[in-house]
Amino acid sequence: MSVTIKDVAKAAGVAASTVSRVIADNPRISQKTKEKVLQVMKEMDFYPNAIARSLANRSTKTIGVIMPHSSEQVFVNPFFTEVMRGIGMSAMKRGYNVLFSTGSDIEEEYRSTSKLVNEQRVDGLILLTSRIKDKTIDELIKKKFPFVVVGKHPKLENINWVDNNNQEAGYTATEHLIKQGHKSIGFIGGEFTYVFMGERFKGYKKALDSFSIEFSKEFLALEEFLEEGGYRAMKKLLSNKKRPTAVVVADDLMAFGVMRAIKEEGLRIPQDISVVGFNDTPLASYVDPPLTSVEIFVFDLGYNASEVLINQLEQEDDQKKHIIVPTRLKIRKSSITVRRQKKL
Amino acid sequence: MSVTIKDVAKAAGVAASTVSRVIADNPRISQKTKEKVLQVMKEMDFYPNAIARSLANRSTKTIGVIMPHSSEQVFVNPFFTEVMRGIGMSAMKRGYNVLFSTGSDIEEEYRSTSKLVNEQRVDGLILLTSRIKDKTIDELIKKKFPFVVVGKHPKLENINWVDNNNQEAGYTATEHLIKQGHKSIGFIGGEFTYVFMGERFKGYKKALDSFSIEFSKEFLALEEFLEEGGYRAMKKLLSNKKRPTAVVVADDLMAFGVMRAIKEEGLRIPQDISVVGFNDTPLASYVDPPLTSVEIFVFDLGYNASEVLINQLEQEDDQKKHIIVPTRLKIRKSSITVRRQKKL
DNA sequence: TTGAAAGCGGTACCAT
DNA sequence: ATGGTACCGCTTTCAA
Repeated sequence: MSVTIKDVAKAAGVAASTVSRVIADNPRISQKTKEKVLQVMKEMDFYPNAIARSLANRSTKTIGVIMPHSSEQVFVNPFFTEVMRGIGMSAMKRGYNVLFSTGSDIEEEYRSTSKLVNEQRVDGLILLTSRIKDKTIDELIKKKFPFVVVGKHPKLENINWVDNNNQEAGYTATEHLIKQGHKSIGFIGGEFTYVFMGERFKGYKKALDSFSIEFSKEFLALEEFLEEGGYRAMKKLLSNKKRPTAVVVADDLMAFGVMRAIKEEGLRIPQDISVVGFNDTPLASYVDPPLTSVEIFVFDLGYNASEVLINQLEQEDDQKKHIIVPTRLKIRKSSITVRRQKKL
Repeated sequence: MSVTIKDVAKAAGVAASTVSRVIADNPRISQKTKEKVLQVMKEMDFYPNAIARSLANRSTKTIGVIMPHSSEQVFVNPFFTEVMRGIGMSAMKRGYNVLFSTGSDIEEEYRSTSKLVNEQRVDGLILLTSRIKDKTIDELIKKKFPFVVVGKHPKLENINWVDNNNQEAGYTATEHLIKQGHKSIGFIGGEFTYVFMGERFKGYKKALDSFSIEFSKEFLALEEFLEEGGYRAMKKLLSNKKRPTAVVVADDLMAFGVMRAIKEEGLRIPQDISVVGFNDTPLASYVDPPLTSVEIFVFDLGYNASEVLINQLEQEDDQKKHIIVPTRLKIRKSSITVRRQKKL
């Protein structure tokens, strides 16, 4: 069908291997032949067939991204979009392609991942989940297949991962509220099967500890990972005899629900109840009042994951890398009760 | 490295071609040999190498998705996530892989697309943009490379596309406001280089026409495709001597900005100014008041795009397909000024 | 520096 | 029904 290396060879009056050397920019070739071959390639509109190269090189120059099934948190926020942008940028820069794969449930997810690996369609994998999915990960470890997880994982030492320091982030968010004078601080989040969830909670508790504030179970509410869940969780906290004066909400979307519940109760934010969210969703700065949130730099998570993986693929460096992407608390009106309000 | 077809052939005491037939589930083979070979395959943990198959078959079983560079609208909403889910589901069902590719600007986008095509890494392409990017599309047409566009395109008849009927959607949204008694209806949107933008506007005008309402340029404001743009656009409309009593906003994110501007002016939604948005972003139902919006079923756009493309790849049916995914107006408080308010 | 030839891991046609 | 073999398009070793 299309022009092959042989066609070019014939037209240029050289052997196929010579053309191949030109493609690979092999130094053991005369400048003259090189130019002639390049010339012919241009004329004939030749491009090397990626599949054939992959077969000969035993390398696909492709990394796979496993996107969790839709019930996962990843789908709600712009997380997926951003992480893909990050992965895409790194991969493109390094000359890699990105193959993406899903499954409608955890079993299908496992099967499609195995397929990519077994059929050798990709050189390495990025797993977009901090959820405990032992089956897939165990299998990859067993097969010594290169991969990196976005999010931390219990087996952390033996695998590559890229993550925020969620515990620190939880600490910072809580500390901020404490410094605003709060002593009754609630925590609202989703299930702890998400590793980052538990981490954020740990940071919250640690901050309370540091300032000698006692943690009360009444101030904890875990619900579904959506606006609605945040709404329900806050309703629950508001029904307590003792209400918190501030809440740390482990996700912006939930925080929006939290704010709705607070307003519905006729309370003001931040005067009656202050709110801090996580992830710094684009909308966080536009809700009323603008929501203080921990920015997690999702693009960087993706970018770094891809870099770690590709480095691993290209060097025979077998050491597992762990990268922590720093977070930043973006302070907005929803949590400011002391001075300096004018500045915002 | 890993087990090949020859290893299996040897172990099973048959020829490689026989093993190949078993893989392809070729009928011209005895049940007995088939079973034995399958048995050996299991034992040896054999999986056919996808790259080798691709080379021999001249088919990658992979479709490429070209994601526009980040400045595009697609990145803002959960659009990208949803469309990828749709594409992924269809592709998986049909046994195809999805390769995704970007570029940080239009030129890089063009180059990376050409690369996928020229190096024959994919069998077909899905373009996620209704923007007028003639260079890429012209090239694909010239090369007769199979592709489908999500979103409509000026050259509509000669290419495959999947889209909503944005004109109809614009009509419906506007008609709804007219039926609520409005006569002064504004239109807020982004640049008309987005085809869907112009279409929504056309629908808006058509609805005004149908009800003999004159269109006034004063009621039109085009701004950047973000919350901030919506805010600015609404501020502009509010500064008119004659203010609209309702606005059609061509995107939810912009609509959020519009709502902010209205509230800031001390006006009420929907009593003073009603608002209708587009895309039905997850957050639309949670803002205050809940935003009426046109649901566009992004998952279906992606799913159908993939189906159209794969159908085209598998049959030699060269006829161009155009699929219209229906929209639905989700009426919420932001636009209801007559009766039945209690129901919401 | 260049060419010939043997792979890479399958597929498919031609025999038998 | 099965085996032998010539590709698919490129890479790489070995010789010259």
